[in-house]
Amino acid sequence: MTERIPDATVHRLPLYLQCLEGLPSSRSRISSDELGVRAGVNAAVVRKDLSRLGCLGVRGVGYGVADLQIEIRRRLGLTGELPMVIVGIGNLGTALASFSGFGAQGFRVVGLFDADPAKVGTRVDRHTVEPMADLVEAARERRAAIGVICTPAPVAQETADLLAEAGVSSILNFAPIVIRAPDHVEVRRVDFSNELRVLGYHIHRRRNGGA
Amino acid sequence: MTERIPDATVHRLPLYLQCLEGLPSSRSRISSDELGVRAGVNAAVVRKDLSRLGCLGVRGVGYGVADLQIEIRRRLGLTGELPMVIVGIGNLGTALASFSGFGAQGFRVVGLFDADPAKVGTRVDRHTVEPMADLVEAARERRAAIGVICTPAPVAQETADLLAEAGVSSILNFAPIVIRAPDHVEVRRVDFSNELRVLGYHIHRRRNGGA
DNA sequence: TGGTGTGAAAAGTTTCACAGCT
DNA sequence: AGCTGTGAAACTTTTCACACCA
Repeated sequence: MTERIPDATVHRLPLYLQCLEGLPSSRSRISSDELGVRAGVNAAVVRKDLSRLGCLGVRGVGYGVADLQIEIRRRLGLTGELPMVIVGIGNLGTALASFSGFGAQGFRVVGLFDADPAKVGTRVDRHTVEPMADLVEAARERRAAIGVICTPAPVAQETADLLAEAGVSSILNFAPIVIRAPDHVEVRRVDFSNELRVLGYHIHRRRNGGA
Repeated sequence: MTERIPDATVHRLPLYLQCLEGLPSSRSRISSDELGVRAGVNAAVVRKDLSRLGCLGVRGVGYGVADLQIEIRRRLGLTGELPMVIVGIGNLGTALASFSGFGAQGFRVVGLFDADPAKVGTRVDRHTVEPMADLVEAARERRAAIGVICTPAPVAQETADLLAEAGVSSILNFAPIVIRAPDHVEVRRVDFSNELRVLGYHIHRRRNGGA
């Protein structure tokens, strides 16, 4: 039923959605030009991307802000609330667990887990930290679709294995290591060290080589 | 002097470096095949990428682990320590500030800043939080090359303006908003909400459409 | 034999330009 | 007049295949 959307487009849709959500509620229409400026993307790209969602624009007028949001959310599967568990409740895990915006974004935290007995039982933003031993059973029971790994690198792979065993469809990995998972589990990495290092390259180039 | 390296390659170099750093110190050589598996990348890509750094491999043998690390670091400009400031010391800012690995990675935290008077003066991992009013002068004085934005979205743009004024070359933005900066300032975003939403798309597709 | 370096083909992505609708 | 939707061209990135060397 739904046609395939190119990867590059899939990665920009959340960005458009974010821009649309940031618009004052009085705005009911927006042009590809303006959305492009706000998202930092060429207007032609915006039009090509949005045309993949079906013909939502009106020539000479623009796109309906509300319609666009609904359609993007639908395509991203964010119409309900995807249950998610967070593993590793250090500073980063706490930051994520405390992020109250998830509800509005289509996600719901259904469990926090940590290996440190001192952390188990403590409360973080309406949740109680549970022991790792309970991860698989609890995540499966609560139908967790997403597992977020905020553990130290050395235990990230075994955490991923547990999450896969618990039946999650996707893993978001913040540990600075590449983890492997079965084919039916999608893995995405977020690694600031790497991002910083990419910045390093650009600083270096600007100082030395030209460009 | 240094030739241009394709963007896609620049983004993979930190990944290779990370894999190399994770190798036991007894390993002195590695093949493109093994590095590819560890980095989750096709071996031919690895070879093309590494050949951009000059001919470091030995046919029939592989690459020298130490040489490779040195050359990648050199190309990423990570030979010294890039000074960096962190703005917004909430859970995320604290997580970053406490990350002790920066030194080994080529970065050094030279300042933490927050707008909240209650936070100013508190200590986080060997640093004292300073007020926003001091940001521009302090960052300039300490030659900060990188500014990390961990503030809430509504103040992210003005924070970016201050960082640009302070003369940073690059900004790493964790706030869920697209910020604008002068052309000579490189901006990179890290946004977990967006990453989660991309995962949403894949979950959705697996359940409904095929693929 | 094992594994790099690289040309050429294939796939994916961006940009341009403009027809066509309101 | 204004702005979308889209074909065709340009560019980037990936993949394949294999010559070549230790």
